Amino acid sequence: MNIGAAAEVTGVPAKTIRYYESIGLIPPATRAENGYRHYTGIDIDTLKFIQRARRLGFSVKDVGGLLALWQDQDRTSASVKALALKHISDVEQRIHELDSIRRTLIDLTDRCHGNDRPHCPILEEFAQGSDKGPKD
Amino acid sequence: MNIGAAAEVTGVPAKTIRYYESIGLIPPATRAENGYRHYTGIDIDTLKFIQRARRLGFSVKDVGGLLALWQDQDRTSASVKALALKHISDVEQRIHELDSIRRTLIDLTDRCHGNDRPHCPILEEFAQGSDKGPKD
DNA sequence: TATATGGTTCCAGTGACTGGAAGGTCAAGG
DNA sequence: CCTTGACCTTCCAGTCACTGGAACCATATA
Repeated sequence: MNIGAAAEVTGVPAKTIRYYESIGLIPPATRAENGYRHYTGIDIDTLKFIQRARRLGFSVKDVGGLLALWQDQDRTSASVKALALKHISDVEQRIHELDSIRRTLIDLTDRCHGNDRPHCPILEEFAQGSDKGPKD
Repeated sequence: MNIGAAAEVTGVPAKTIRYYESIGLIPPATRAENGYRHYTGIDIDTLKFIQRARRLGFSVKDVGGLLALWQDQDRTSASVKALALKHISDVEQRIHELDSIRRTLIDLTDRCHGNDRPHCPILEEFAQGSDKGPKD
């Protein structure tokens, strides 16, 4: 399989596959005589693994750790779970922040008439509002 | 006020103030005779405005738009509200994505024993799981 | 005078790609 | 045989919003 076909079956763009290789997330692909990268079974599985982990928001660095664990027969499920739990906690933290922002914005827009006149509580809040962050 | 003092009262780091100037988000600061940047009332208010808008997740580009609206006496509150509503919708979209990710991860970790043995449903899912994204 | 603490500029790095230029390779059609 | 188009290659630059650091200048104090 050339890189284009690999991209198609894994959902990882060709450019991104080359990028992953360049940063060492995946080993250098074997090359055909013409210099084209060549992908087979395990390469494809690895790219799919990466794609699924990335879609769940793991950083590329964490995906590297997950890949190492995946390939390590002596791993403990506890080590994998720890990584996942840490990630869940990060995701939840981010959700809380966004929800807090959301509530503040909704409060502000509710108070803005959204008409032809210049008066706007949103701008007023930005101009004179408290220095505290969004309400938690 | 020198840049350090301005940074302290606005909460925007000195480096970031210089950066905002370099990208044109704020006009070039006036300079003292020694070349130091000098900030007064309106500059400080502007930086505080920027800081509050940024904390609510507006992009620097959007903050530029908000600043322009703020300084435009003929603005309509509708134009401000439109920007805010668009941002709320983006935030909500991101929250949904993260929540979907969160639920998938929790499902996975619940099924992982997290013990000394290698068997782990999390890795199995990444290795053989569906190519669909996190469950919505 | 030495030091500490400001300020200045400019360059480089972050994360995770993505776009684009310039060029090599290959299969099919005229 | 030549061209066209679709693929592949490398490398450089840009994205976003900063942040770190080097090298240097200015000011106040012990």
